[in-house]
Amino acid sequence: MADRRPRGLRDLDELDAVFSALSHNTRRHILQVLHTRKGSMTAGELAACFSHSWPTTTRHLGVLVQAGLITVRPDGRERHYVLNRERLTAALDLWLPSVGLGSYRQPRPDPS
Amino acid sequence: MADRRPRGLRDLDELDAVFSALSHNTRRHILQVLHTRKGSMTAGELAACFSHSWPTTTRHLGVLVQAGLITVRPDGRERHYVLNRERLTAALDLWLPSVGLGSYRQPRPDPS
DNA sequence: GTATTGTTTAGCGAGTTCGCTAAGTGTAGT
DNA sequence: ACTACACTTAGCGAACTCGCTAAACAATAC
Repeated sequence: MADRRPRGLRDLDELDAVFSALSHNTRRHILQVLHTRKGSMTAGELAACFSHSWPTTTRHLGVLVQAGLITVRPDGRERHYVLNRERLTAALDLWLPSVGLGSYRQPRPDPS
Repeated sequence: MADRRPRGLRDLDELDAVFSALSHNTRRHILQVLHTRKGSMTAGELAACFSHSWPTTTRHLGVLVQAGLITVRPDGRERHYVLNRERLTAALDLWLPSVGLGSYRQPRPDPS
């Protein structure tokens, strides 16, 4: 069933999901690692990069997926997590102008 | 006494402070309101914009100040809070490149 | 089938966050 | 001095977060 909330509200929720996801250092780090590895890694490879237990990493991945910052592609018994930069730029483009900063793609120098 | 940690570590802490501060909807909203009001407002004006109790808003302001996203200028018995956009752009410039997105001021189109 | 490998789910405990109300601090006005 | 105003600090409770371990699941290998 479709989401029946008006567009604006959904945006706010999605913005909240993105910023909340980015608020934890480990999750930001996951995105970085994903980037250096060409944007796609299995859960195991990712988990091996961190000192946390594997389930802990799994949960962080879940938060990132729900925020739309990564997507998951199952392949046999592996799961490949893929970086979704567009989601990040979309969130920035949506929010930055509201604090006077121009969208990510079209920044204006702040009039200090 | 000065902070004796090496520059890189301090950056990471500051980045964490900024992203943590931005993770709460109310705090993002405070920055927006501050922007629409020319970047400077008293605590009372700010508090009046939200349905929360004044002390709750005060605490949010404290988080934003500590993250460096706003600064405070006492004036008589008022306190003027001032938007600090530079801090935000600095955080973006520091972090975005690490996930393949070009700094805020010099974005490259993501190579989708 | 059974075992093994890759990964998630369940559930717990410590710590943090975020709302509140009540009390405190400091400046200005009379 | 005393009152009023602007604002913060203290402290509480409910909810959430984040780490863990143990158990479950799902796909491949034997």
